[in-house]
Amino acid sequence: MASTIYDIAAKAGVSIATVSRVFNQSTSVSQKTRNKVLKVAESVGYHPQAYAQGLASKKLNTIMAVVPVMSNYFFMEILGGIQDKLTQLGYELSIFNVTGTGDSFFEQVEHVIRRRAAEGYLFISIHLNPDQWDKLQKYPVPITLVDEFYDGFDSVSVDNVQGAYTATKTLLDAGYKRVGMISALESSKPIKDRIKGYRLAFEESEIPLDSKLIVCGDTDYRDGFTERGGYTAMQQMIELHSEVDACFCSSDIQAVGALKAMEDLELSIPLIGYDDIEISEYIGLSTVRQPMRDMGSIATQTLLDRMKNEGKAISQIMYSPQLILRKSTNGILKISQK
Amino acid sequence: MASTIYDIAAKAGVSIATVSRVFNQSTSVSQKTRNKVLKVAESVGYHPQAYAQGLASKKLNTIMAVVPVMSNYFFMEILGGIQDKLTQLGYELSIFNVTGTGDSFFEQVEHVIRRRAAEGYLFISIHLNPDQWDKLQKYPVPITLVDEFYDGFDSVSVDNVQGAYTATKTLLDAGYKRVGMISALESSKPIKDRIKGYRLAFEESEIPLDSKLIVCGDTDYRDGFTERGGYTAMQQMIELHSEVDACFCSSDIQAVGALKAMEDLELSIPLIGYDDIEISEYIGLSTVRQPMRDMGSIATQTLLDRMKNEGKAISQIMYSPQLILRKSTNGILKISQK
DNA sequence: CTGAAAGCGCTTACAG
DNA sequence: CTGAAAGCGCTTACAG
Repeated sequence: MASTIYDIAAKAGVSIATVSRVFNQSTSVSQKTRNKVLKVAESVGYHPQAYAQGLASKKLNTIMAVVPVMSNYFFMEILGGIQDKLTQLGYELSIFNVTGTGDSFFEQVEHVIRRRAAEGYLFISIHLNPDQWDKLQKYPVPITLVDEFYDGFDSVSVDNVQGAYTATKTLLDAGYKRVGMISALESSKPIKDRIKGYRLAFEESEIPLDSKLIVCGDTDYRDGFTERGGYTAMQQMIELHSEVDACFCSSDIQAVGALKAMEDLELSIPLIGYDDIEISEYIGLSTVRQPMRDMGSIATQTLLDRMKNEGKAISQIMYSPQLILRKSTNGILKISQK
Repeated sequence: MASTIYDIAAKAGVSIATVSRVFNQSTSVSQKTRNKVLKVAESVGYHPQAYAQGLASKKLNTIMAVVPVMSNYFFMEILGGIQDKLTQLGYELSIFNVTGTGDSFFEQVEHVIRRRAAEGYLFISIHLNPDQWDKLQKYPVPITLVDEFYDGFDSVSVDNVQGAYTATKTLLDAGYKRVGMISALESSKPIKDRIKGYRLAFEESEIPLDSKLIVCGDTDYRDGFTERGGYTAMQQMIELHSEVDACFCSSDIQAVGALKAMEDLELSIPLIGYDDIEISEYIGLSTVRQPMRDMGSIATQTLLDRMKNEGKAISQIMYSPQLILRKSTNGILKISQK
């Protein structure tokens, strides 16, 4: 059976308070006593239990990332950034995967907050409606938003409208008129914003927009942000609108599928993705870069700052995404210079 | 301030035991009382605190995944499989990222086990030496190993020797004699096994092996399992050994880099990767498939079974990896049929 | 169906 | 520097 602080105290001939102090780096323990305690503790493999410590001290040293889907490159990069920061600060990471849909989605989010299994929460790509955000605001719990923003919450996000605008405008400026867009689940907020940016580019260019050129794949798995989603979307776009002459794609992962579709259908048009996941550089995909790792790490820092100082001013950081041109838009520059 | 079971009990005019019962789905509470309690609880946003529940009931409903590096496609897929299974069973996932090296690596692993912040542990790609495994064995804690095995532990792994053997043998059988291997951090156990399989294929084919054809990239970041690692390895291989005529690569992610290196150096030789991550199908990469999602989900099931029944027989599952031929080895079949 | 009470394994003033 | 004791917020026999 696992031993407790009482066992250690008994075997070491001290009180439990002393054992506790040894493990809390409190200095007020004589070197001799400390060694004695450490020795017994080591002999039975003792270490204070996280939950009991949490209850008694109200310090958990844990922050929780709340994500809508696991196993997605975007989250993976963000989690990497979070983890880097956390490790260096001695915190632990819990991950809660919200699986519900509709009302139950919000219920799950609310539930996880209430359970208080962490001292702070990082909401990654959690998109709620205003009522729900307001409701969440009432809980006395530090939350910082990543890939989303709402008044009253600390947040770290990227300007999706601008990112999509820049990509589309670049294509338009290069002389392409029938620029398509591969979208994903349209109820997702980033997608809404990217569509907005796409439209805006047409408006500013005074080029008529054909809404039918916005297509999305045949799958809602992972909200459509999959290779398959991009493949079927591109397939559809080419088959239905053969006049499409360039394409903006909502994510790099979909772009991987779109590239394959073009290859299979023996067609090649300039393509710009979104995210700049690591492989993009290697497959020569032009894209709109989101600084995912940085976002994770900055958000974590923001959260910890908030935890330390409840009263501090709310910080809403919004990055401007950066367009990166590679092989998949070869020739673009040439044309745009004419 | 957050409210506790006492506040709810007081406001609802019942005892704390009753409040507790309401939240524990215990049936022995009258519908009327239950509603009353639920109403007050809802009005103040109350929900039992995870840590206090854990302490009192000794049930945490949490399992912890212990991983050496975050943000790696292999772990991501495995975590996805774990999450699927966990969600459907109502468990929560904690992730612990071991960052130490050498002795401190083991210390961290031991430490996390002792803290007992979870009821069961999933060790993903955690490779220790026999002494360390034996030491771990003494803790009365359910652990299941993924991508590793050791007597006395439940495990789910893939036969790396066989996978590498199959890939290499296929290349050799197709008539290639100077088959290179892109390796990664050589102290990693999967890499050792893959090198073993690679060598075995040469032996069986009675073709002399030139050890210099085993190269690894110039980076140890993520143990070398990166696009960059593959890129620099391939570059090196081509520059130093221009006679290389085919290549087995330790991971798909490195293969992405290797493919790029070939393109940049204007050379093309058959290439087989390892893992079969999702993009591989779309970029036409031949590979040795590891059923990552399944591994995660089966390991989780195994762990939960063990938690329910301490005495059950140890289960060591070892998958046989499957070779999948795609565009990156075009022509192989043709040759091998001659 | 409901309550009083002990206990889970710690931490932390308060004394000394 | 060290100990006795209260308390953290729950659960769970045990009674009734």
